[in-house]
Amino acid sequence: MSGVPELPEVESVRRRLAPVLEGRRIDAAQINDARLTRPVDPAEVARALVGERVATLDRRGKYLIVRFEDGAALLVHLRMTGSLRHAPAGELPADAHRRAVVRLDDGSEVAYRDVRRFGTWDLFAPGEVDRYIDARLGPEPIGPAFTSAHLAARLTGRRSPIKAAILDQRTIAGVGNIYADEALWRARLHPLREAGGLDRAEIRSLYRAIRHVLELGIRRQGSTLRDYALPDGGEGGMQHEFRVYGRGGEPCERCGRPIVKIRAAGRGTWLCPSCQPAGTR
DNA sequence: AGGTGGACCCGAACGC
DNA sequence: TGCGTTCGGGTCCACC
Repeated sequence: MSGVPELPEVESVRRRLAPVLEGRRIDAAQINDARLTRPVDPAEVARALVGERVATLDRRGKYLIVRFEDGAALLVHLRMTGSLRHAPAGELPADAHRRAVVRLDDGSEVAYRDVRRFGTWDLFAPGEVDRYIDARLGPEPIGPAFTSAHLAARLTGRRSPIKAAILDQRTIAGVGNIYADEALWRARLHPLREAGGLDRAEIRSLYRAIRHVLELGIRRQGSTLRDYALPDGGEGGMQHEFRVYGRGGEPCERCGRPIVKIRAAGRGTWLCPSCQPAGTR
């Protein structure tokens, strides 16, 4: 297991970073990894960032959106092992996996670290970033606009396993492998149940469970298993709240039977076979 | 057309 | 001990 940034982790980073970024101008930028910006030349992105003033730091799904005052935007995705640090100039510890550094007009620095180099920094001209995001992401699962009926509408008729359906970012934005397993355990649903075969009560239960685990994850400031860290280097606490993820062989908190690991949607998947029966209930 | 599986990456864990 | 192999997970893309 590695501890990958999903919605709660990205939101926790956003909340910490927004106050230090908003209103600041970028005075210098250095990008050391061509993978980060490809196919665009990283030097070109770095040049374009200099002089931009940050209006807001937003989040959609697992994306961070740095919106600039002129309407341009930098879309950051941490993927597997990306993380951001913020500190006064010169105070960031040396890091062999640092891929980019940005200096702000108050002298502080934001550094991007990424061991596996899956992360991306994409620069968008004014008006372009939202179209890009909306083509890839379904609705935000937290907040008042998303209801159980919305989830039901997105699951009806789908033949894929329910786990694959909620990992699909076009179904709902921001759920990854960890929170998917936790939500399915809470909702007492087997990950391989057919998405379109859930009844109204089961969908409502899943809806509540997804919101619960994501909101708890935000309150705990994400889960640190290995790579995820807050911008000050601190760790999240959500890993202590896991009921099934990574707990193969341990007793289920609800029924005492051992948690098992299977493969679903191509991912390691943990569940309680007693609480989450494979058939319809 | 919607669903599935491989590719991309690299450190850790595993196996002999 | 040491070295080679496997694993994992978000997203894109080729394939069915």
